[in-house]
Amino acid sequence: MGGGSIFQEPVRISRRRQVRREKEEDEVDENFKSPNLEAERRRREKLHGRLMALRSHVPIVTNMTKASIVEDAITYIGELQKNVENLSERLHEMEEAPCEIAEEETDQIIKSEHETLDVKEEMKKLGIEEKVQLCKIGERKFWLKITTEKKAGIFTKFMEVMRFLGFEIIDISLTTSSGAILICSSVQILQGLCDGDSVDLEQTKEFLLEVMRSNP
Amino acid sequence: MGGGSIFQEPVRISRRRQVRREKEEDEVDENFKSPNLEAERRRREKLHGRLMALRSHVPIVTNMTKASIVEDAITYIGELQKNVENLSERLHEMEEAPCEIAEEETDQIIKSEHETLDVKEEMKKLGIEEKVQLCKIGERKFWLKITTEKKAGIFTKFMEVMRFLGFEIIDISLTTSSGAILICSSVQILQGLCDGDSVDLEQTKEFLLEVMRSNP
DNA sequence: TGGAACACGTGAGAC
DNA sequence: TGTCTCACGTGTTCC
Repeated sequence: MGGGSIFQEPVRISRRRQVRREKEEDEVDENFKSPNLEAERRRREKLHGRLMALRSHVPIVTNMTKASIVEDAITYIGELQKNVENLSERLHEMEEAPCEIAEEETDQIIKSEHETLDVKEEMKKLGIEEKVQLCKIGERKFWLKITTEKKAGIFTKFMEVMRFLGFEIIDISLTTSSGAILICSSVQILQGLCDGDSVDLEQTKEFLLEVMRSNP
Repeated sequence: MGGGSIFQEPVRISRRRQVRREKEEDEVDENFKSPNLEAERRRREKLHGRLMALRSHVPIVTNMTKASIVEDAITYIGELQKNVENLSERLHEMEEAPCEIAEEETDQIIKSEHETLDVKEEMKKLGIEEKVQLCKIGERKFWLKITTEKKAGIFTKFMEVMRFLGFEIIDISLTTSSGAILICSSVQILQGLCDGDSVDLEQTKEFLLEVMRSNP
């Protein structure tokens, strides 16, 4: 802001004040005394160096001033922390629902709507317990998650059922782990079948659950 | 680490040196002069406050000393940057190959082997161009990626082919986007079919490509 | 005791 | 002009 916006060069001109000796006894003796002069010098250099190092680690620098360096470092740390938090959260989301796929600009809406459901908590205890989750994420789009027992041909059966129900599959993800299957999918009702009030979510869920439970 | 390991309290005792006036002309006049005394005081307080704020933003603090605060901040920023980089990388990996699933301890190996391939670059320009990528990621496990044109029933056909080839599907992900389909999958050869020298990668790739190209 | 770290007041340069 | 920031040397306090 003000003047001296750059670090002054350490002038190091020994400008030791020359004041003549006096005959006082409480007077501040200034002939030449330096108990810790050089130590202090080293300390200052050290701090200066650290500050420059800090500055070099911070991408944006508003001012060369000491306080500004520290201030910028603080804001940068804040940004980094926020970044880590966001990335970490997104990573967890992806680990728990790997079928999240960018498609249109409605992506953000989809995500936030997912958040409002208690999907994440439920997902953690995905034992062998059979479960079907279905929620609307767009005009004709739905998000679907099925956990069930690992059975031969169950995926083919799932595909058949989706075709029967008139769902077009936008994206789908299947994962098997220790005898269980997890299916995540975004689906879309075929245009001809869209009759205003759309699908009965509960009914469809029950149907899917029943099909998954039935033995081949 | 030595003495004064805590910031001294600003004592503010006006210990203005009382030196009697002299009759010299170049002498440093020390009656009481303070052109910018208070401004300097404010500046120091400011820096002090910033440093304390910086300290409060850094979780681990080895020492209360000024230089240490800055030093710790630097190392912390380094950690955060590394963290962001790692998370970002992992996130991109997941976005590009969402079928990565924790199953055994071989997970790390799978990841690194994926990296050695030029999968990532190729994935970015996934036009409509048909492509099949297949690589071995374990004793009996393979990683598979197919990009092709969006055609009705192609996914069912894919499932049939995999069954025909004797591949058990561990996890699979399908994504559609503007007329194209992307399939990522980890598959495993059924135990009975594992005959030492395993599968011919090139041959299987060609076969898959041909099937994908053929019209239904 | 001596080394380390601090706050202080000051002169000087930059704008 | 004044105001800002800097480096400097010092006294002091804490281990």
